[in-house]
Amino acid sequence: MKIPSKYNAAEVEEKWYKYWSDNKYFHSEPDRREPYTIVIPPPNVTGVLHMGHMLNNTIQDILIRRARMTGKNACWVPGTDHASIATEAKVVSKLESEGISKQSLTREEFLEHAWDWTHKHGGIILEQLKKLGASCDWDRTAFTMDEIRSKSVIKVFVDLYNKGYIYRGVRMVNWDPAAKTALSDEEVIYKEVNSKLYYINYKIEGEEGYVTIATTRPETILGDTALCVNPADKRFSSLKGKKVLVHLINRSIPIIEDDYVDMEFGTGCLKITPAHDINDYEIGMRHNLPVIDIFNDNGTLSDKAELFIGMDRFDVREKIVPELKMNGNLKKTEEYKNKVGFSERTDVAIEPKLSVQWFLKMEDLVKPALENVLNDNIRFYPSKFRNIYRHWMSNIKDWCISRQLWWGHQIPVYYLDDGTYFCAENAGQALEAAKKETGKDLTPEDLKQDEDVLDTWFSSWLWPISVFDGISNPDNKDIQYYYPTSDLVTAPDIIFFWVARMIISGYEYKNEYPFKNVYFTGMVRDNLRRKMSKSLGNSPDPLSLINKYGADGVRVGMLLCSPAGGDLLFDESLPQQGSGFATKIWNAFRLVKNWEVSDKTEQPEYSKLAIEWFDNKLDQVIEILDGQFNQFRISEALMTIYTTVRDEFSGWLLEIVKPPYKSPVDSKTYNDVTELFDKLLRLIHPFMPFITEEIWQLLKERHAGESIMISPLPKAGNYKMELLNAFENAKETVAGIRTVRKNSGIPNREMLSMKVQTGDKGYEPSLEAVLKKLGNLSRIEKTDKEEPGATSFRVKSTNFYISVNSAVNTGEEKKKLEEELKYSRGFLKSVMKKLNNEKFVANAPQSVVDKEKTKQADAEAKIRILEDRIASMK
RNA sequence: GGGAGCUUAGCUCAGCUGGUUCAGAGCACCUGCCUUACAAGCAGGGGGUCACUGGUUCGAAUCCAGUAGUUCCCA
Repeated sequence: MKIPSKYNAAEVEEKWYKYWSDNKYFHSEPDRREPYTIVIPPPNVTGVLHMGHMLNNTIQDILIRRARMTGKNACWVPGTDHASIATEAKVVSKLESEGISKQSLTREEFLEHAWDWTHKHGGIILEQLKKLGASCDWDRTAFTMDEIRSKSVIKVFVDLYNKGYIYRGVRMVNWDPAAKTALSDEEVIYKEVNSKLYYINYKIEGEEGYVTIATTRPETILGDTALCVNPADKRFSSLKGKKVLVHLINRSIPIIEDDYVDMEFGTGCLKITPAHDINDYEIGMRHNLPVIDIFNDNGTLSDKAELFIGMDRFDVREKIVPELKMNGNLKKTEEYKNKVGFSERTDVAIEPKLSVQWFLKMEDLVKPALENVLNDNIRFYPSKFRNIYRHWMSNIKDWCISRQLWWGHQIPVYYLDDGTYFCAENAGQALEAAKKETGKDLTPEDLKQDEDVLDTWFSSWLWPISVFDGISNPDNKDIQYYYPTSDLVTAPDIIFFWVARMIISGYEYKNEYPFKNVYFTGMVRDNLRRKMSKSLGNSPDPLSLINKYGADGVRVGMLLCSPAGGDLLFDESLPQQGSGFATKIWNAFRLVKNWEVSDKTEQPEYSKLAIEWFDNKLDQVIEILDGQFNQFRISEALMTIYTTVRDEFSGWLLEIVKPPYKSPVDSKTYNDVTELFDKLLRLIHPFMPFITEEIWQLLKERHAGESIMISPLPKAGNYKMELLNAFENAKETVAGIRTVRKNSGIPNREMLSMKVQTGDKGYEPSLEAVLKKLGNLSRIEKTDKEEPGATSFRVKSTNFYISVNSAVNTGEEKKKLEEELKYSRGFLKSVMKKLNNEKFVANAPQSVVDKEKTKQADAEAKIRILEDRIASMK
């Protein structure tokens, strides 16, 4: 068999992904095994794969592949969400580019366009995930607006309505004038902006004189219905009961008093615009002020404003300020920094607006969701997110779930002309209810369904249940088997949008948590710590990264520097390192596979020793990996794999068993090494699925339908710690020999002889064969005296001497020895300080005291040999 | 304004129940080496007052308090 010298990632990846799919290895059906379930955080149909998805899905794939190999029935459910606002915005702008306005279409026509768009673009991101190697059960792909999911959403709405959790109310909401819809609090992003504080005089009615107020929003003046001062503010006590005139329109409004006003801020006098500020609204309610809504839905002024009708709110600000100035009513302006809310989706300034919306009452629903996170029934990794979660859940507000859009689940509420309404799963049921209630013989035409749709999160919060059809068919075998799911992997920025709400719905509809563990990934940023964004152009294209470095390389790269919850500073050197690692594994494989194997050769002692050692080492590594996975320390686990392959396997095992030049390897060694390689590949597989499959298939004869991805993950066995420690001493000895060679300019191929002056630790006679092989030593001799003419190094308390042909530089040697001695004496001193401290001996646990005593003995032994050595050199 | 977190090597971060001279890893850097799997490699090396101040303790990077800086969340 010819092994290509270069690993061809693209070819290999395509081949094996197809093989896995064709063999249905990703597919899961309920059976007797323990289930292991992950539901994907559904990416949005408008999206294409970005770096965050790559990280997130790499981690999910690692978890699911590992679970599958440990014998669990692993099921990873993929899917997408319909992203109401984002998709509608995309479709609207696409139509606009074709000269079609949304207003010119009926709802049905518009939805047809939206579905076309979804069918065309919706699957792209899932196809991209395949390139990454994602082992999702594609047969279970779900979409938040497909039939099952839609039915679930509507059913849940009706259920919650009937339970009294859903209500309709006039509230001040976050209005997005670009998307012309209300947003939930979570969809508003507050940014600090440089604005101005305008000091404006209001004329007091019926007398000379002015009151000065400060505002950042002069354009709302036309909606003012009062001025307000703090009742404790003596500066304004004379104004009590008086009225002032609103500029330009001369409407008379009262001066009222309320504790809310901060006497320190501005002038201590506040203008009140109840329709356009949440605090003003509340003050208005307290004082029975009229509410004048001066804005249209798109952010222009309405006829209620009386002036500037139809002009945009920001243009009005530009316009009204000079007018005030002209009238002498603008006292001054100040630069001012304040926080303004912006729409997450359209990035326009949010307008607080009073409107009729649907709300979900949260107070009772959150109780089990909060409790079960605080008591660790659901665990967050890293755990700091528990605090954030608790804080949010304890201060939760009702959830505004209606959106003034067409793309989404239309609210299942049906109105009669007189405004009475009926909530039902469909028009037919609503009609029945209406007939019964009114006693009239109504027809379908008498009922009109609510125009609005539901918040997208109102469908994704059911995801872990609805992907298994657990809302409409709560007894089906899938939901019974797969729910609750095992782990959720997601970004921390949607902890409230999504994670918290899934937990809420989980307890409401399954009376059980939706997932046991939540792993929060870091945020992918560039190496300057900036968020990856389209506008900055600092986000690499994931697919071209995969083309360049291979999916395995990119997966490793994503993980290399991504601690849970910490930011990942992405740089192309990371996937590059990943692909370098793949090359390393490939070369190790080439080395082994290209050996000529002989049945006639005996297994050398060094090979036997090295194989036994690595076998033990691997058991230790497996134990470490298990611990790291249990704590979701996935990038640490990768690092464990990385160093095991590079240092232990390639650097030590293969270097030891490598047969001499032009000689064959004995078959025993070959078979053992192949077995160990096989084991190692299976440990690597979850991280690097493609290259491990390729090598695994080539390593030995495999049967059709076999695959590393369904082979068992090696389990940790007992390992001999003494052997591992002895081997570490041997490694140190080899390093010592290499250093001597380097310092004396002796090439590796030149054989040396070494003498050992055995101390009580540091020399491993049983591993002599290994020392000889790696040190290229002709012989190892024991001695019990100093070797003044030789250069030396020490491992623990053993002196090793190597005779170098050239004269030993005694000065150098002595200097080195004295440094070692100084260090050892310092060490001993610190140990003795503890041991001489009566309180330490009395208070510290016996094991700690014993350890210190061992350290003392070791240090004393080492000091002794160093002193002897130095003395011998005089 | 309220809350949470963070501060350890040039960079990114580990360091778990206080206990090895504990000060670590990866990357970066420096010095050798094209050693017949791998120069995308190998063999070595340098580098930190664990933010600061105080406290608890036989013992503190680790626990406590305060200070400074910083990030995130919420309003």
